[in-house]
Amino acid sequence: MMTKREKNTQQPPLSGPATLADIARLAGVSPVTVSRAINTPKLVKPRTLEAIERVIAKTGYVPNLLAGGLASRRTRLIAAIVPSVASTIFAETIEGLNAELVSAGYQLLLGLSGYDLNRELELTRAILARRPDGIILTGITHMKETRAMLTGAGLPIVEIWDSTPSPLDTAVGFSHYDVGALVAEYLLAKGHERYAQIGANDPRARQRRDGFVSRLAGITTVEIPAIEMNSPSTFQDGREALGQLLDRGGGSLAVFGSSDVVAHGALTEAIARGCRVPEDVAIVGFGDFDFAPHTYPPLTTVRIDRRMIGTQAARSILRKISGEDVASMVEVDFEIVRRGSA
Amino acid sequence: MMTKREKNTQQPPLSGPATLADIARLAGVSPVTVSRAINTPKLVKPRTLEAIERVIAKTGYVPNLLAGGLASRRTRLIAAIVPSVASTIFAETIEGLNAELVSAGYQLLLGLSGYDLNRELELTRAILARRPDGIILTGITHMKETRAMLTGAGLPIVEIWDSTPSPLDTAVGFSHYDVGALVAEYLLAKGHERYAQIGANDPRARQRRDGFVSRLAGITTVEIPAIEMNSPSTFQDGREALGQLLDRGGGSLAVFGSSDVVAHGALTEAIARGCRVPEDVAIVGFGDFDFAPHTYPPLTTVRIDRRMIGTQAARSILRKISGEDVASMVEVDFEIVRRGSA
DNA sequence: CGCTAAAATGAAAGCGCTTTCATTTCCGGA
DNA sequence: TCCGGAAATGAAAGCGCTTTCATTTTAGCG
Repeated sequence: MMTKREKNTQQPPLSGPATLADIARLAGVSPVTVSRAINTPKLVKPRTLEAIERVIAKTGYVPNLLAGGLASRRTRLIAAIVPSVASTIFAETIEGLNAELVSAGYQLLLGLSGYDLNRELELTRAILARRPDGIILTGITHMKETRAMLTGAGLPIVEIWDSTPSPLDTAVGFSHYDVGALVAEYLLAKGHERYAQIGANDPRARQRRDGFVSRLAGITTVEIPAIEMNSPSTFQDGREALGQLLDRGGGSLAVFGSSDVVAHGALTEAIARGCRVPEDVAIVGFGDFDFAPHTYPPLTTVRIDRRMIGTQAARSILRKISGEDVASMVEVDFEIVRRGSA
Repeated sequence: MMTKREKNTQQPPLSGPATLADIARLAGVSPVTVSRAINTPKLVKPRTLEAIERVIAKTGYVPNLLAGGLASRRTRLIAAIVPSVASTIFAETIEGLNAELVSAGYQLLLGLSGYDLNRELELTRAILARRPDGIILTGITHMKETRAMLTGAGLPIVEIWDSTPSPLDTAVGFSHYDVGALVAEYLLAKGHERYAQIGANDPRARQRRDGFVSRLAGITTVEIPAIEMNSPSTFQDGREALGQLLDRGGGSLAVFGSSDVVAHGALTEAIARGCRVPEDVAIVGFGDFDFAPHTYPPLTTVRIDRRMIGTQAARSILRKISGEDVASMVEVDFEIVRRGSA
């Protein structure tokens, strides 16, 4: 009792926000007990716990996770690097990821690489400096410095949005090559005279192109033009690319766009030129974006559960963190959604 | 020399990642000097600096920002809470924000509130625990606990996407009420027999509705129906809402949708029912999303520079951090983009 | 050359927690 | 009533940096 009173009496004016020690003093216990009350309440006697909680509520104490993380070597932070968040494609992945992380008590540190591997490297460095408990990267293409830094850091890694037999650590995604091949088959079945691919130049878009072209190469004797543009490809890109293809003349045309956005542009150009869709020009997109069912005609496209990629990535990394076994490659489904454009 | 050798000799096997002290030992200087080499290189003699940098490069040392932040009380972290990132509207703001922050050496900690103020409160607590150098919130409506926690934390705050004479600290945005009023005026000039508003129920959407309705109330004698739905409002919501309005019968209809998505739905329903747009049904959206120019007919809408809101928010908060004066309210422009739908 | 101010470096303390490990308190059974 | 083990609490050290403040070096100048 004596001790407690003394302590309360000599209590300084609390410069700055309250600390764990302040709470301990006010509650008449030691700092360790407050720490336990917060992190492992079961280890604290109910009476004590209640007293501490009262003090915390009264003071509005917010624990300092920097200090906590430094001491415990666990930050409850998960970092994710995606190319962009404005281009829709990754936004839902982020949402899924975030939802899953938050419900497990983790927080998301977001990095935007803009499809630039150098920036990815810089981001990785900056992120590792915060000692996240895990990191999520988009794609399987990274600079060797990035790979080195990452593996050297010894934390769980999840690569998303692509499929690979040899991930850095774990991966969640699908084969873009197979997507391209599937679209090729789909269009082949429709029987067109010309085939073409238009789209972005990031590694995954290229894989889709390759899959598409390879599948076709064995069948058609005609050259398969591919028009490439910077990621992310835009509506305007699509219009222009289709214009070019149409200007070359020739028979009925089947086009695989590397995203719904670029496909929508192509579709619009086709309609504007009076082509019949899908008879004269057939178009398949990628992503099944929100607007895809509402274009004219509705866009046939490849659907991926973008949110699920985030969810699965979160689960993989959380399991990794808790030391459980995790499949090194989680395959995510895709399917062609058949609508009016092809 | 003797000292240096000894130190190198007794060097332990470096359990775990290298620390500042390790670098210091290897470079034959004290930890402080390494710290300075990293943070304020000008204070270090070129020769020494070079030696330290060599060691850093060789070891792949990544500073621990938790420790740094704890000691310096600056984390170079900025947190932002937005309702969602998948609904396009805030995604570009995040991109703008992030770009500006990164180039100033800061990192973004993202929180997604899902239009839920309780979640905003929880996020705020979790975020403050990481001691960010500043925090950015969406909107000016917060729970009182959130406000208390925020002001108590004594860090720079920027509220975005709304306008207010009394921000918590600083704000960047525009008056949604004025947007509604402007749209009302725009549609009034076209002369329709009925007016209606359809849209979400978040505070900002409501303000737009209020502005729209109030502006109209003085002019038209007819009741102005408002159909409300949960945020974010969807394409389907728009179709159904317009269907309801059309079912009521009556003369030519002018509708303000609370987002381009819901407006697009309404537009689609109007066309599907064979209405002439914009003669029978006129529709104005909000946001000028990517697809707006490409709907049929193209969507007349309200354009906001969403990215700029992020950029300005970043600037405000960075200035605040460096102690400069900052306007407590930064107004962002909006304008009606006239297309085919109204 | 010697002196002084500026430049460069270092020693020590401490940021606010968590982690052992040790100690005290509690409780049921003999 | 006393004892042993479990439950509850505490003491001390330390996580990896930065911040004073003190000390040493360097350079400029009469």
